[in-house]
Amino acid sequence: MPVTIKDIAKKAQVSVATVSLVIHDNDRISPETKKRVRKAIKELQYYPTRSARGLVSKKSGNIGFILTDDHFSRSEPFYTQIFLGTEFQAREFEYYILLTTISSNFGQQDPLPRFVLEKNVEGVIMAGKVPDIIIRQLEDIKMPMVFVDYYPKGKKYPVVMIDNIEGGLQATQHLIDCHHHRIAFIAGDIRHPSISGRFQGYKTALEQANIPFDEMLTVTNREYPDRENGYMATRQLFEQNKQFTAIFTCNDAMAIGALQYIKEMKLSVPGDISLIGFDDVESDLSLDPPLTTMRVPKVDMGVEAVRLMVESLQKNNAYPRKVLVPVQLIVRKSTCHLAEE
Amino acid sequence: MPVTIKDIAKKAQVSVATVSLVIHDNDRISPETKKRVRKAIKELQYYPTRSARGLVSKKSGNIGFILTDDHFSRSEPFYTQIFLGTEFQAREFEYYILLTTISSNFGQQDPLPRFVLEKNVEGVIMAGKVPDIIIRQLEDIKMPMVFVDYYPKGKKYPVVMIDNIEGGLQATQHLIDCHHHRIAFIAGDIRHPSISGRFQGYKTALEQANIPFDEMLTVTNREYPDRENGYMATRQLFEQNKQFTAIFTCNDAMAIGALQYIKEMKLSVPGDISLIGFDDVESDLSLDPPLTTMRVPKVDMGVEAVRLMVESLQKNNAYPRKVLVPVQLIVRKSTCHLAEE
DNA sequence: ACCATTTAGTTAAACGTTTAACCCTTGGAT
DNA sequence: ATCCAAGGGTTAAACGTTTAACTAAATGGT
Repeated sequence: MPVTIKDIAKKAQVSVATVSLVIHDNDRISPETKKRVRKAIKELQYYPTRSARGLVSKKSGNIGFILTDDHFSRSEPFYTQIFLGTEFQAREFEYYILLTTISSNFGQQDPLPRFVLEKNVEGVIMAGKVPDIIIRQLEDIKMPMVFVDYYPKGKKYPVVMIDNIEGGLQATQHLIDCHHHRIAFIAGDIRHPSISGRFQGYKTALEQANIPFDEMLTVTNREYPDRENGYMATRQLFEQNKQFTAIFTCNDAMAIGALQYIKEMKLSVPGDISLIGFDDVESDLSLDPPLTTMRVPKVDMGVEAVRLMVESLQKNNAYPRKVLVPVQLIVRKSTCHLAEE
Repeated sequence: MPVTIKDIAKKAQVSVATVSLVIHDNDRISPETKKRVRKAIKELQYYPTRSARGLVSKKSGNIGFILTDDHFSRSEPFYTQIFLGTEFQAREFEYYILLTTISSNFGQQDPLPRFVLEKNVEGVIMAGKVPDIIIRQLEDIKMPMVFVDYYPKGKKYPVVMIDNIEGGLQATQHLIDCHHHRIAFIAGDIRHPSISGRFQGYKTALEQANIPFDEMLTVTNREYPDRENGYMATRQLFEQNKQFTAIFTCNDAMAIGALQYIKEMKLSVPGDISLIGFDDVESDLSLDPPLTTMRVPKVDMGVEAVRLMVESLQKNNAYPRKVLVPVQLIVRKSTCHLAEE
C-alpha cells in the first residue's frame, strides 16, 4: 500500500536504479531527469524505507548508548543529561539513539545488548564506568565505540572527558582565594578517573598556594558518591576532629549530604563552613544556601560524543580524538570569604 | 562475514525456511530437528538481523516517542522521567524507543517525524500537549498512538492520565485538614487538562468542606507553569491583597517560585503560609523547607504508555483503554496546622 | 571513417529474512 | 487396493533498497 521506489520509477518513467541514484544525488544522472524524478517523489510523498535501505547498505541509522544499570536505575540526572545530549545531536546527524543498560557486573557469558546482536547500531557510546569484558567483546566484532566520562586503560578510542583536573584546581583555588587554607576533600571511589582527576586538581592547587596537603582532611573511601555517603563522609570528617573551614566535595550529591550534616550540627554554611560541589545539577539552586559548584556541561558531553561517533563512522581511519569539556565555576551562596585573622 | 540464516541451514542440514520456523517455534517442525537447528544457532552464535526481518515482516521493533520542542529543550524533568519510563518498559517487551521532537506549532506543511516517514516505528507515544495537526496526519496513515498526560478531544486512543481531580482534591483536603480555609490556587494555562483537573479537585474539596470558592484567591492566567510564573503569580496574589493562609500551586516548579517570593516578603513557610505543590520532582527535597506535594509516578506513566502501546499492537482491535495513575500525598515541611482561632 | 571516451542511463544481483504454497512419506479408514 | 489426512519439511517469491557491471548513444580526435 505505501509508496515505494518502484512507484516513483514508474511515474518518472525511469528505472528504480535511477531513482536511487537521484536520491543519492549521483552525478551520472542529468539535471532534467533528476528534476523529473524529484517531482515524482514530492507528488507521491515518497520516503525510503529504513529497513530496506539498511539491509543492503548495512547502515542502520542508529547509534547505541550503553549505561550500567546502577547508573540508569538511580536515574541519575547526570547520565540522563548526557543521554539527552546524544539524542539532541543525533537528530542533527539523522541518527537515532538506542538506549540499553547492562549489568555492572557483566560477565563473559552474558549476551551482548540486543541492538548489537541484531546489527541494529553502527556504533556504541558508553557513559560512565563499564565492565572491561563488554568492551573486549565489542572490540572483537570491531564495533566503533566512543566513551564518555570514562576511559578504558590501554585502549585507543575517541573519548569525551570532563576537564576534572582543571575543575578540581579551580574549585580549590576559589576557596583559597576566599582565604581558606584548611580545606577538606570528600569523594566516592577514588579509582574512578573523574574523581581522581578532581583530587589531583585539589592537591595541585594546595601545592601552588604552599598549603601542605593533609591526608586527615580527606575522605575518599566512600563507594558511591551520593547524598548518603556525603553525609557519612562529613560525619567522619568531623569525628576525626580536625579543624577545617571549607569542604570541596567531588560532586553535588555528596555536597547535599554534607550540607545536611553540617546543618544538623547547628553550624552554618557558609558562616562556619564554606562548601563547594561539582556538577551543577538541577537541585543545587533550590538548596539553602544555593550551592557554589563547578558546572559540567552534561548535555554538551552527549553532543560531543555523537559528533565523535559520526566522525569515526564517516572517516573510519580517523585517529581517536579526545575531547576535554571545560568546567565553569558557578559562585552561589555556599562559599564566602574567611575573615582575615 | 557475519553469520546468517544460511549458515545455520547449512550446518543443520535443513532449508533456511526450517531455520526460520524453528526460530519462531513453529510446530510443523519436529522436536529433533528443532534441537539440531538450535544447536547450530548456539554454536555459530546466530542472531537474526533486524533490518532483514523488518523488511519482510513490516515490524521495525521500534516505538516512537514525540515531544514538543518546548517540553524537551526545557529538558523538563517531568517529561524526561516519563521518557525514561518508556525506555525502561520497552526493554521488557523487546522494543526500542526512538525519540524526536516537533515544533509546538507544527503546521500542515511540516514533514512528519523521520521515523514515521521511514516506516521505522510501529506506533507512536506522545507526551504532553501536541498540535492537533500532527495527530490528524498520523491518524490518516493509521499509525497506532498512545497519549500521555494529554488527550485530544473527540478521539479514541489509549491514554495515560494522572488522576488530577483526585490529586487536587487530596491536596486541598490536606490543607483543609490543617484547618486552613482561605486557600489560594495558582496555575499555568487552565486549558491544559491536567491543570483544569487539579483545579476542579480544588473546588470540589472546598465545596465538600462548605468553604465558599473565591475567584480572587486564584491566579490561572499564567501561560507556562514554571518558577518564574510561580513567582509572578504569587506576587499578583499578594497585590490583590486578599487574606489567605495557604497556597496550592498546580505544580512544584510554580511552588518553588512562590516560595522564593514569600521568603522575599520576609514571611515564613509554613509559619505564615502553608504551601503545597504537585509532581514531586527531584529538587523538592533540597528546598528549605522541603516541599509538601502530590507525588506523580512519572516513570510509571511511561511504563504504562508502553504497555498500552504493545497491547494495541498485538490485538489491534483492542478498545482504547484509559489508565489513570494514582497520585500520593507526600507531607514534608511546607504545610502545617493553623492554630485554632 | 574509425576508434576511444564520455555521458546517461539500465539490468540484475544481492542484502537476510518470512511465509504461502507446494511436496513427499507414512498411516489409517474405507 | 485406494483415498485422505496428517506430519514434516522444502521451494521460491517477496519485502524495498543499493550498486557493480553493463550498454547505447553521443562526442571527439586523428
